[in-house]
Amino acid sequence: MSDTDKPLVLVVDDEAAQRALLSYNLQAAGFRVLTAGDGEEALLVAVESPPDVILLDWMLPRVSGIEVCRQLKARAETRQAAVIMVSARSEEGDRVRGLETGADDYIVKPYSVNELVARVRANLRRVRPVAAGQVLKAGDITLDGERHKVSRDGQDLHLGPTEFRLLGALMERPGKVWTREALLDRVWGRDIHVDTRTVDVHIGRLRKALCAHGGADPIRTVRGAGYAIG
Amino acid sequence: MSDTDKPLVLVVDDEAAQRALLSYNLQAAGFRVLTAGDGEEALLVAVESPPDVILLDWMLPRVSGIEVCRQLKARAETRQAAVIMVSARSEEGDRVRGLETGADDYIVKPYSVNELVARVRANLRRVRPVAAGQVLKAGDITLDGERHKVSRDGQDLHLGPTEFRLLGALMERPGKVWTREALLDRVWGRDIHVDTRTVDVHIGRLRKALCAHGGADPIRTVRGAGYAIG
DNA sequence: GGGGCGCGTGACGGTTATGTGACGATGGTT
DNA sequence: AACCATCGTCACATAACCGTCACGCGCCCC
Repeated sequence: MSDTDKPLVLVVDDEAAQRALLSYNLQAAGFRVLTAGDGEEALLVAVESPPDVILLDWMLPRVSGIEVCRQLKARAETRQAAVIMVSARSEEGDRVRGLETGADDYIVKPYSVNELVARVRANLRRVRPVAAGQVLKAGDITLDGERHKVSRDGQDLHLGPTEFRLLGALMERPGKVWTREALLDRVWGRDIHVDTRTVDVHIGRLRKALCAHGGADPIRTVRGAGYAIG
Repeated sequence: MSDTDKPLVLVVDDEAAQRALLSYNLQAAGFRVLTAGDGEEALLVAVESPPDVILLDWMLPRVSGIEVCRQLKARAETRQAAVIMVSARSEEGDRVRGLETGADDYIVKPYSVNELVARVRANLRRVRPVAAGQVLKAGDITLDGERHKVSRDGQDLHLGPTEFRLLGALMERPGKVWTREALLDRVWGRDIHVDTRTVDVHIGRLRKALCAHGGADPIRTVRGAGYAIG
C-alpha cells in the first residue's frame, strides 16, 4: 500500500558489499531499493520497474557506466529518472563525459553515506517532488505526496491515479501554463502514444473531482496554450 | 499552436554524431531543433525557417563558421537570432574574432551538455523573452510569459492568443516601431497569407483590452510606419 | 479647401479550440 | 464469473476567436 508510494532507487555496482551498504542505508532513509550488479542487469531491472533515481557506478564489467547511462536516457521508461554517476576518479574529463551522456549529478568516491542520501533526496525533489513525499499547496488545495491524498478546504477528495499525477504536475508550479504536450510528457511519460485531447478529458475529470464539495474551478484554461492552476 | 511557441534552435556541425547528440538533448530540453551539416545548408535552412538560436561550429567544410556567422547577421530574416560559436580551440584570438563578426556568445569544447543547454537558454532569454517564460514590463503593463498573464496597474486583463503574442512582440522592444509586415512575421509566422490590415484590427482589440480598466492608450501609431509601445 | 491616403472600428460569417457525455477496453478484486 | 474503477477515444455542442470587409474620420500635401 504505502510501499508503492515510496520513491524507488536503483543501485548499480559490481561490488556486492557496496550494494548491500547503500541498499541498507537508503532503505533506512525511506526508499525502496533495487540493485543490479552489471549494466545489462541494470537495464533489465530499470525497464521492468522504472526507478525515480539511479545510482550508477562508473566502473562496471562488460558495459561501462557511461554506456548504461546513455541507454537509460534513450528509453522511454527510464528517461525521466535522475541518474547520479558514482566515480572513484576525480578527473574533470570524466565528469564532463558523464554529464554529456545525460547524467543529472555526479558524486566522487570517497563520500559519506549522509552525503549520498542527501544527493539522492535533492535529485528526487527536483525530478519528482510528489514522489519525494512533499506536500504541495495551491490556494485551498493540498496535495500530500507521501500519503497520496488530496484535500480542498480540509475536505478529502478522491482522485484516480492519472488525475493525481496530473494535479501533482500542475501544482509543482502553481500559475505556470502547461502545454498539453508538456503534460503528456510529465504525467503519461514520453513517447506514449496518447491523443493530446486525452489531457482535456482528464482535466475535466480533475475539475469535477476538485469541485465535488463546491468551490470555484481552480484550473485555468488558456486558450491556445494549455492549463494552469492557481 | 503551442508548437510554434517552442523556441527553434539550429545546430550547425559537420559531424553527424555531434548533431545527433545535441539535437537529442536540446529536444529533451523542450526546443524544436533543425540541423545543418555545412555552412551553405545552414544559410538555406536559416532563411527558410528562421531560428531563435544558432549553434555554429567553428570548423566547417568549405565555408568557415565565421563567414557563415557574418552572412547570417547580414540577412534580415536571421539577424535577430542569437549565434553561439562552438570552437575546439581555446585561443583568445579566435574568441575575439568570433565575437567581432557578430556572434553573441562563445563556447569552447569540451563542454557539458548541461552547460550548453544553459547557454542556449540564457541567449534565448535575450532574444525571445516571452517564449522563455520571462516577465516583461513596459510602463504600468506587465506581461508574464510563463503564466500567460497580462496585467495593468495590478489589474488582470484578458487577451486572446493572438493579442497576447502581439503584445509580447511589442514589449520585447519597448519603443521600437514595428512595421505591419514585421509583426506578421513575428506574431502570425511567416508563410501565413494574412492581410496586413489584420494587424490594425488586432492592435485595436489589444488597445481595447489594455484600456478596459481605464488609462491612456499605451500603443503609439506611427503613421506610414507601424506601431510601438512605451 | 479638396482630394488622397492611412488608420480606427463595428459588424459578420467561418473556423477552431475546448467542454463533456457516452462507450468499449482493460485490469484488478470479490 | 461478475463487479468495479479507471482509462483512452470518439462525437457532438458551444463558445471563443479569427480574418475580412466596409464605412468614416482625420491628417497631410498640393
